[in-house]
Amino acid sequence: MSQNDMTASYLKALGHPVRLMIARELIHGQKCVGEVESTLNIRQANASQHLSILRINGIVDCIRKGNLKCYFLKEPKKIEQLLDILERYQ
Amino acid sequence: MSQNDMTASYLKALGHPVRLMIARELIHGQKCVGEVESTLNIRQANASQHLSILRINGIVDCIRKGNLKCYFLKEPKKIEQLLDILERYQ
DNA sequence: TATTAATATAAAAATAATCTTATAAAGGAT
DNA sequence: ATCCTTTATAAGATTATTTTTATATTAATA
Repeated sequence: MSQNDMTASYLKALGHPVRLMIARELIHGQKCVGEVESTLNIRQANASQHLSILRINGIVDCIRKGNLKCYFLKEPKKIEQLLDILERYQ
Repeated sequence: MSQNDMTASYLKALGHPVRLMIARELIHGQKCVGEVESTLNIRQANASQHLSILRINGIVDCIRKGNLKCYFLKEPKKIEQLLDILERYQ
């Protein structure tokens, strides 16, 4: 996979309103699937699927905490910088 | 449309290998549709459609030059900064 | 071990994006 | 005006993504 294809895939993963919002939420700290589900008001399966896409693209990772699975941004600074350029650029 | 939705839409527009490559090409200067078509080796209609998506999302704009239509990045620095973070982040 | 809670996965249905082909529009040149 | 070149648009076919529903998995706990 070329660098162009990988970057496009990363952008596409973030380029969905629900997944972008998940990334935003995770800037503030890790969340388990159920928290993502209730914060964004989406179904459990859907939350899990979106998180999976984010994980496959290296945007988040997760750790199990007993019964729960906590997702967190792998590179929170990178996400913050991207959002900064995307939304505060003039 | 919320800021989150607009940002997601912008990311989605860039999150396609052909459109990302077009954006890359335009960093070096404007190109008409035919040049995009031959540089990326895609069909004319396809080039036009991808350019249209980039334009709708505020990534490129164009000017007519006689017979041709030249497309250029609206905010080349912004695109460069994004690519820099996406590809040179450590 | 049976039960419960949390998450993941599978499969189908619904929706959206992409590509192709054909045609239209717009402008220059003859 | 007619023709040629370039670009845009429309419509259909194809493919991909998203959502839903149902079920499986995993781990804790009674």
